[in-house]
Amino acid sequence: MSYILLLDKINKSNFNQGKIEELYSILPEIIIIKDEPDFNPDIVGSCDVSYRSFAIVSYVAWSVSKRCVVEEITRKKEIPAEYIPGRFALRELPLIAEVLLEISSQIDCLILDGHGIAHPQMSGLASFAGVLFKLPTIGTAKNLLVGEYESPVLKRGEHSDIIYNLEKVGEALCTKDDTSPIFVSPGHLIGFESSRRLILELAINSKFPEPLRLADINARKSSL
DNA sequence: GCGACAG
DNA sequence: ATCTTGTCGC
Ligand SMILES: [Mg+2]
Repeated sequence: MSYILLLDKINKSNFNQGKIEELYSILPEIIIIKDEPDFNPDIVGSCDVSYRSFAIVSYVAWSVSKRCVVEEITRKKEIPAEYIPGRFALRELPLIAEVLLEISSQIDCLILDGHGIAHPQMSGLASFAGVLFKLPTIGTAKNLLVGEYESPVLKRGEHSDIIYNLEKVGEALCTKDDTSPIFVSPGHLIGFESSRRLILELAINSKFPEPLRLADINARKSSL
């Protein structure tokens, strides 16, 4: 229903490797790192992929108000491209797009495994997804691609800025006591504050946001 | 040219 | 990401 926009955008963009490559250059001008007027997400979706000789993509939708999974699907796909640091969207975005086209429930915010604007050209996977799908997106990564940070105190809720070219591009966020921080960077249509708050709130059974943790588990077990 | 390098 | 056993800790 609400994915007519998604379908439309993908068709207009003639979604393919070439178009993604084109978008890498103009994405910085399109990205909006600011909350939408009444940003208060309930359905938070997340996607993750397990790679073998093929790819297993899993999508999990989590309801913040109900505190439970409201939808989840897993699909086997062909791997679109090899992994190249800084060009992750070429590999994972096509897979995510295909799976999102199949879901029926709404998505108020999408959390992805990778960076948002904490990228050389502010074009991390999450930023790419946000622009293409016209959705608020947050990038959550285990490691840094670019930038520097001072480790925050290892206490849930503590955080420090990730600085790249003298600019703040994200935060190292401790989501669990005595556990190494995860890197959070807004992708599109959301700010640093809301990104941090949502990720922290969703870090329930691990240091990672619940829907992403579950998508990772689903994808991995289905790839065996 | 060397080293760094999301997943 | 994946290849892989044990080990430390809650
Ligand atoms: Mg992943």
